[in-house]
Amino acid sequence: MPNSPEIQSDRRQAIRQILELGPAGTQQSLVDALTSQGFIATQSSVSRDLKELGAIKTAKGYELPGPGKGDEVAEVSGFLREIETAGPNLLVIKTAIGAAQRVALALDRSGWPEMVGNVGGDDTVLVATKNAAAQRNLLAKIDRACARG
Amino acid sequence: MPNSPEIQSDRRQAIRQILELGPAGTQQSLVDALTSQGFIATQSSVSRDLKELGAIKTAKGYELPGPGKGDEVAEVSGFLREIETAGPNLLVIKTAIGAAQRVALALDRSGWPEMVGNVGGDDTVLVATKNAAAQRNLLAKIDRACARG
DNA sequence: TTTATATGTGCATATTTATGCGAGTCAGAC
DNA sequence: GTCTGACTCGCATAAATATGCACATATAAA
Repeated sequence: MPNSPEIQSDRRQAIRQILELGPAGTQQSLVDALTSQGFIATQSSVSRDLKELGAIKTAKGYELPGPGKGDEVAEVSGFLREIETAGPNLLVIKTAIGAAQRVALALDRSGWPEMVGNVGGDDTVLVATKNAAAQRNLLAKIDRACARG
Repeated sequence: MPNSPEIQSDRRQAIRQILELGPAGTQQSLVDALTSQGFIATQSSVSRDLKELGAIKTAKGYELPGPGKGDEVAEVSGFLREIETAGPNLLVIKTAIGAAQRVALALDRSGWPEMVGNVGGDDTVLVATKNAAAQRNLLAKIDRACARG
């Protein structure tokens, strides 16, 4: 019963847009909003999507961490050179010479949960990820951060 | 069965300290942490305390909005002169001459939920609050912001 | 193609969180 | 003293959220 991966990505994008308009009080309200846009999803999926998107729950409801979270990474995006995977648990990030430490620190501060930990050398950062899915997501988040930086 | 108001305030301070060490996964874990410090409280109270403190729930658990939230207010704290209540729904803030607009804007951006809205004049800001409780809390938050600023 | 592996989903439910209500405490008015 | 009103709290439970599981589909390998 799974949708194509594309649908999932579109749905998450839609959630992002909805949350940009204002906080969502409950997950059910998001389900309704999605439905009215033609996306079929249950509360279960929304719960998973929100975790994936890194949404936070405030007194007003669910919000995306406004510019601020993940921006640490955006700030160092200029130092990034190349990113490769090495198995499902390792991401290898090549950076400008001498910038690896700084990039590693920024990643630490980002608070991204799919990252178990990382080590920065001189021009290389090794990032440990929980599994392949986490690895993909982390890669996507770094990409988005670069788009902002 | 109510504790002295002082206990409540101490307990919330304790929660703040606990959260500074790291996120709390669930409210129950906070209850346990409090208990080990000598504070007796139930999940109900913790739920209320967290709302009061403006805590947010991230993928990692409950956290206090790190410096960033409320800092807009801290930045303008130097312009504040005097704060008075006027009934349960109105807070009157006297500011330096000409600074009221800026203070009003900072309050808007703070995102504090107990504030319904506000209007800035020249040296006075009127802040509408939901009720007396919200009014008190808002006053306390402004005080804390000033302590930081 | 067939087979094996991985992934996304909903359902049902476990877990977690929020809240209506009544009881207990305090402060001030009388 | 009693009364009143404002407040906090715990209990019980409602409401909301997270997740184990089974299955359907996609993807990769043979």
